[in-house]
Amino acid sequence: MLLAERQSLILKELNDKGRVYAADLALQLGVSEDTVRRDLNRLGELQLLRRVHGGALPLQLDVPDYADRLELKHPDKQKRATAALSYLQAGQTILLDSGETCLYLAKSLPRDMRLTVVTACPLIACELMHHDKADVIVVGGSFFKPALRSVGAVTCNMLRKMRFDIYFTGACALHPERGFTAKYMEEAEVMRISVEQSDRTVVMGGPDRLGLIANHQVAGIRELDVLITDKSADPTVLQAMRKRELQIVLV
Amino acid sequence: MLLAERQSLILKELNDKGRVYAADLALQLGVSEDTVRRDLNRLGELQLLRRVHGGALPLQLDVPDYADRLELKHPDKQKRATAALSYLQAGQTILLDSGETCLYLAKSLPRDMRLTVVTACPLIACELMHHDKADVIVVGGSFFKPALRSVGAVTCNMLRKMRFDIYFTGACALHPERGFTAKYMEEAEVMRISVEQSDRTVVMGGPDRLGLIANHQVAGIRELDVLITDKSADPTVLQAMRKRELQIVLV
DNA sequence: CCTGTTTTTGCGTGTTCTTGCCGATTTTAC
DNA sequence: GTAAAATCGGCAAGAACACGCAAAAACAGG
Repeated sequence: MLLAERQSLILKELNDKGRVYAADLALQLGVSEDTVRRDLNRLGELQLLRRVHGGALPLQLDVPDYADRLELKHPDKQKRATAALSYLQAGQTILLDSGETCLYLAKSLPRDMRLTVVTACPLIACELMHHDKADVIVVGGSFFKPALRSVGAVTCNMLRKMRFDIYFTGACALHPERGFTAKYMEEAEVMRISVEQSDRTVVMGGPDRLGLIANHQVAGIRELDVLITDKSADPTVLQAMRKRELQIVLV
Repeated sequence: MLLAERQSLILKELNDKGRVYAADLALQLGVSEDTVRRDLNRLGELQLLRRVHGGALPLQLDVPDYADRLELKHPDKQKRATAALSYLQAGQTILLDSGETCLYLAKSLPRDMRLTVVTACPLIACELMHHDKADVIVVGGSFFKPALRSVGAVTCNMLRKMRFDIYFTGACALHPERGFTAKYMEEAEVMRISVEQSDRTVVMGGPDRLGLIANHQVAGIRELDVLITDKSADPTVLQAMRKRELQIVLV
């Protein structure tokens, strides 16, 4: 029996029966279970079937593949978001910025913690739809597509009327001397107000964002409270920031 | 029976019946209740169902995952949305309500038409992210999860400051004499203001919504302009609405 | 034909996953 | 309130798995 022939038989069997078991296939094809497992794994890599514990299932699209919901495209961002969670306390009112890291943070918010979450990012608001314990407040305004968020005068006015325990944001650019800067003017304005209206500001950003300077000033380093970044960050830059009373968390 | 296979069956059963009991599933699938519970818990963590004491329920609102998978799911809603498009003109400012039909409408907006789209539904705002020609304005406020939209005083105030050429909305309940009513008070209040601030109101609703009365008044039939529904709608009800100067479009 | 390399396969090891059971605790129903 | 049902956490047996290794087969090139 040829390898390719065997794999074809497996696919045929799967197509006929709707499921295959590794143990059965081994018996049926007269090879060891290890060989069958290797076949199944390979076929799975080729997206020809869905490998599961004990055997395999067809790639039926009608069944949502819950497996990839756990898949983390950016494990580092997830790590920073998880680290940020430790600054949360039940009952607080937090402001969640837009951006992928903040989206991860939203997804990771403890389901049993009562919170008020304010956000100008519609995507994050949607994400929190199933978070029963969270009161969500959407900040309106002009929808700025590049940043997937509201900006402009309406946004600023609405933010000025509120106060937040913590402002979580992803870093566009963070420089020891020039501070926190952003790419777009409108976005920077909103972020500046966000910092002002919050007791604490927690910035999550990859090492690549440190030392950068963007066009629009958001806040000085001293106005920020916590930076969550990776161990691989440049120690010199970190030291300069620590001197300016920014607490650094490395994940 | 494979674990993944079993979990798929549970989801299918839930989808068919609208609810599942742990004890029943155990008997039906030939495994212990503990195993079923573990499956349910896991599926609940993955947001594929809502875990409750004794079993599980479907998620309240099927979030379309920001994908366009629901194209075929409700062809009738798509038809009504498409019909609504004919009331659009380039350069207009339109108010898009929340709801599945409005989501279809948002997806169907001509990509080459310059529009200003205002919405209190974050999901619709996200959907319009890739519509280059549309200026999108997000109406903020308290996020009301059952309707997936902003409601409350902030929302109302922001809407009162604006004016719209057309207000597109899906019908909760439409009755010839009692008019347009909604299920939730907060939602009704926002919708009432939406009607007031708009030159025209276009209601899209299936035949099942006609003749219904919900608890909270939104507007009288005479305040509405166009109703888009199906050919299968009750002619008596339609006639009664026509008498009140509501234009009816059948798709 | 011979030799060195690659591929395939089975086996043994230890690890992980799944499952049922059991007792303690919580929730629900009456 | 009490009793029943459901849940939770831990535990242990067995299944499934990953990994490395070595033998056998297939292959490649001189």
